[in-house]
Amino acid sequence: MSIASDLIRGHTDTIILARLIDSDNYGYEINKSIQQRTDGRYELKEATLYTAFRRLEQAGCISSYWGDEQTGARRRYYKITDTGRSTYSTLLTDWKAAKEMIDKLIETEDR
Amino acid sequence: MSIASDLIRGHTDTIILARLIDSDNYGYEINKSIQQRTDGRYELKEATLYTAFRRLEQAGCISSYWGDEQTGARRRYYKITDTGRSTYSTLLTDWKAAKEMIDKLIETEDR
DNA sequence: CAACATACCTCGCCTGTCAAGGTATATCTT
DNA sequence: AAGATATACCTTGACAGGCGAGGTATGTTG
Repeated sequence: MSIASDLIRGHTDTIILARLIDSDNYGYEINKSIQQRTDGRYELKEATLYTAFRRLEQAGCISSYWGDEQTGARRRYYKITDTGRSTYSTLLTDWKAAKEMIDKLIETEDR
Repeated sequence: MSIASDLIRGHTDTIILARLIDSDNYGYEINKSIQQRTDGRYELKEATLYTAFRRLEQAGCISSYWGDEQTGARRRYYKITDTGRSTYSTLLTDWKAAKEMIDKLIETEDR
């Protein structure tokens, strides 16, 4: 079991939304940027990535459109919606709260 | 969906092991101490709790024995093993790494 | 022309969570 | 005496997310 798999479970949506805040992007590139940000220590598995896109689009957090590349493989671009921005903001707040809570719960010392 | 459920998923084992580092304890009390530490904002669901005990015992991280209460409901106590302490230590390190990684991944700003 | 990189996708399994149900003992209230 | 509440344990079955393994198609590089 890799370090990250279970611990990052549940953050997939937040991670993807974060990558779309500044600009539209497509799946493959999003995953590359995730690898870069973690210096190669983490990447979303493709199945996880595309499952998350479907889920987020279903939830109205992102919309998608095909790029108009004249060459190379086709790309499906994703755009974050207002709902998505709002969701992202909530997820960020949740993460900050969860982080503190987890730290409290895995401490050994008595309070 | 509660704030914590999905985000804390994967930390259950760490949380339980942390509660057993200093002394043996039983399920009901462990869960109470979790509620206290989070000021009532979080608790493990019973099914999750007991599933985790089975999993941890199976993995050799804890052992269990029945308390000798003369009155009241019976209690099954859990004791952390050397394997458990070692696992806990690893999980703590993993958490610190994961925390940093997640922070990096859900940032909006470019680096 | 084979291998690799880019770029997308689906199916089916596995694992952890949890709602819902159960058992049993003791105390407190009416 | 009956009922509610707290303590304390447990199991079953459904559900959701992650992901291994497989697939398609295009373009580049050795």
